[in-house]
Amino acid sequence: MLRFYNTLSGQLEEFHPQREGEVRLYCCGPTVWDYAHIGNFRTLGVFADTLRRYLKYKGYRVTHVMNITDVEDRIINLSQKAGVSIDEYTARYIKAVIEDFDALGCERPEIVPRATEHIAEMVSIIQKLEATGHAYRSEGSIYYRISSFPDYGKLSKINFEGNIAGASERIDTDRYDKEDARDFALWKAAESPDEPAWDTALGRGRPGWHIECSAMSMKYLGESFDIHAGGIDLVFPHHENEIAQSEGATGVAPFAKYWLHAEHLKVEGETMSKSKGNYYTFRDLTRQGYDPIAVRYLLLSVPYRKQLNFTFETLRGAEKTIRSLRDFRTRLSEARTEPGTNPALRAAAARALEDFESGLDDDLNTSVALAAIHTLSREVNTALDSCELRADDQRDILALIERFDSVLNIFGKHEREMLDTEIQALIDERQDARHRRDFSRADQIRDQLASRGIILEDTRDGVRWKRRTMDDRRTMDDRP
RNA sequence: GGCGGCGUAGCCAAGUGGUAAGGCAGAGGUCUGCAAAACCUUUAUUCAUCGGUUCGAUUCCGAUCGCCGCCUCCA
Repeated sequence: MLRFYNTLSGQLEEFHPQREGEVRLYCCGPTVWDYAHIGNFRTLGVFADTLRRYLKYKGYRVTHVMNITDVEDRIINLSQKAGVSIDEYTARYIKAVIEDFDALGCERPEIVPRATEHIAEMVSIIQKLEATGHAYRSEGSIYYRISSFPDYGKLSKINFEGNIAGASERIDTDRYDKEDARDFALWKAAESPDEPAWDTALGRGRPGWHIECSAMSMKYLGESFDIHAGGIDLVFPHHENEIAQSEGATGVAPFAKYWLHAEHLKVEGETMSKSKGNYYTFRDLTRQGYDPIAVRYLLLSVPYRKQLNFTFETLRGAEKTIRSLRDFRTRLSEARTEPGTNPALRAAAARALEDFESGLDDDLNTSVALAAIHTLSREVNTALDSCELRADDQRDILALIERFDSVLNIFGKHEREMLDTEIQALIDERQDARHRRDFSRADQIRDQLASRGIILEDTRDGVRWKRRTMDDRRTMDDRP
């Protein structure tokens, strides 16, 4: 039974979608003002992807919407500074974030709407809010009247009395006039003719930050859908405001039934920030030669509701780990087996499946799921070593790995690359040399291939080759 | 000031009221002509500290110390 921790109730709950067999999922996506950092990729990348993949694994039909925030104050400032339109400014970051998702092995959501293409939907919601008394105008801008929505605070459990006292110096810094400091902007009137703005029934201006998610989620998923996910920092005020806007406009509750929030990433034990010099984009890592799937593995290694401490030592460890898992699958697939079944391995596979599923069923505990795979790998390796693997086990366990990987996507496609004939000829020549006990020639060829990125392994069943990874390269470079 | 999370071996960490998953590193071994490869074994009498509840706590409660986050636009 699949269970999620629901921020709305503060409890672990059994998951039951509103419509049988179908899940409607909304995840708050990136704000495209710069290249996304690895923390972004933890929440809106790997966490959201694991969620959608596991729902599909469980047999649900999933409609996953991830918005792209391509208009907000920072984007406007930066694009004006750069002297380009916001579309021109955001284009490269939108392209980059999609490429990065692909490289990280994330499936693309079914729908990836952009805020700037949904202004009309936002206007329509704001008009409904005005009509129902949830919104008011002030100096051309429109604000949400929080006092009109008694449920305000139900998601974040925020206590305004206790808050105002200590945090008062941070309130009222907004340059707009509001009835109440807590009220937030739905629509910001354009102040100058050259700033990006839309001419709408509300006047000339641009949307507030929160309204876009209400507009895009309800447009594609309906007024009440199953899961709304995002980073933990979005709980307040963003998601709280989405609820107020959406439920205020439609009168339908709940806006979303389950609210899932992913914890943040730390780097070397500290908050990631540009000033600390520990701020990394995904591209920073791949440019240094790290395997994108190692980044994925690292982000999967800790359950989403726990803070994850990113370190380079762990990233290097993740590279070794995925390489050994991939080697394991290759070895398994290439093993020569006798027909039949080994009951011990059959049991091991069944146990792995059970552990994998019960781990993920428990609020997506990816640590437990990964451990199940490592344990299976060890058991199978031992059997391979003593020639106790049988053909049925081989077939079933390879299929099981495919099944696991439909959720985790760390093994990748299983395709044996063909070597070009010249390299194959060298490998053959080296084998001949070894049989002749001409080891100096054999080692010469081995070095020659190594310099071309091909690593050889002599095993009982013959020679195996693989491509050298960046990790090997670093290790070899470190060597005196 | 209000609210929330965390502190488990060198590192990343899972987890449970009954006596500690997994990965990396380290150590030992197997295989190999050799091997940097590959694989196996092994590594916490102990879960920040101090009290309490309990037959029994790392797991529940309280206090203390430390770290992280949210409190109006940051994943």
